[in-house]
Amino acid sequence: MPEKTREKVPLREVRIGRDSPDMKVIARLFDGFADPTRMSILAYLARRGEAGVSEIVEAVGATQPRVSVHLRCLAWCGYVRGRREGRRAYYAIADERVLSMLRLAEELLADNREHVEACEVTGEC
Amino acid sequence: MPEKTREKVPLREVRIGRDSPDMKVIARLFDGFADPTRMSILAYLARRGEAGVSEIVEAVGATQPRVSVHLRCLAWCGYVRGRREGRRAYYAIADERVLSMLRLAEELLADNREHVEACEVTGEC
DNA sequence: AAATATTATTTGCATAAACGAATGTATGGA
DNA sequence: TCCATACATTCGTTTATGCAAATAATATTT
Repeated sequence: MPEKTREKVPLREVRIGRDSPDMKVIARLFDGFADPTRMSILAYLARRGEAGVSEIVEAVGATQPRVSVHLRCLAWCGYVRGRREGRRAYYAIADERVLSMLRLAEELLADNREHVEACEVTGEC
Repeated sequence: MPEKTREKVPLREVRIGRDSPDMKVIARLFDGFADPTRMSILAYLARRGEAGVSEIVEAVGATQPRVSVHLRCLAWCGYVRGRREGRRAYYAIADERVLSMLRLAEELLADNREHVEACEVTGEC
């Protein structure tokens, strides 16, 4: 079916299977994007380029400790990077491929947003 | 920071915030990829092009009902498509952008796999 | 040094999602 | 029609993960 965009088959060298470490880590990677709070942080940073924690907290609408925890995870995984200046901390997207992820999600959603909204995993699709 | 790949800022038209429907649905989209079983299904289909449920069950290593449920969700959301032939059902990736997702994940993981493995959300990064 | 502001960490809890097991449905052959 | 095969659905349980609240740490200001 992908006859035109045959760039290359993804995950060709990877061990398939629910218990495979490869599959687990990939699933985990996507988990980083699979939360409204983290997604809000990423979307906000994608626009602003760089932002202090207070701004992020306000934009995201979560408590400050919660944002701080999410930022730590995002930074640890290499999605964002932090910088300290005095008593303030600034964060920004650290990897362009994160932006590509967001773009791809946006495109995918343009077509079947209603479906994704209704279904997904829990209960009845 | 993304100075060269300034294709366009993603999610520009979208409402940011933890409670925003936009953020929720995007997070949900990524949730579709954030499970080892579903990821195994997708990776397997990415290689084979099309496969019957029995094959998938064997490759994934989950119970048949579990695979069936996951396939239903993946199909509902437009990631895979199903075809019926007699008493057998065949599935395949339905959207090339799903393959792009897998490729992107693979690339991102090539750099900071260790970090993603260690951290991510739960407990201490 | 004391007080304040800003960010980080820890804890307990409630919810959500994945799983196995049992069951249901439909198709094809005897 | 009756049985076997292949896939789908439902249910109860367990795990895991996001959250709020409380607390701690670090850095500026007075």
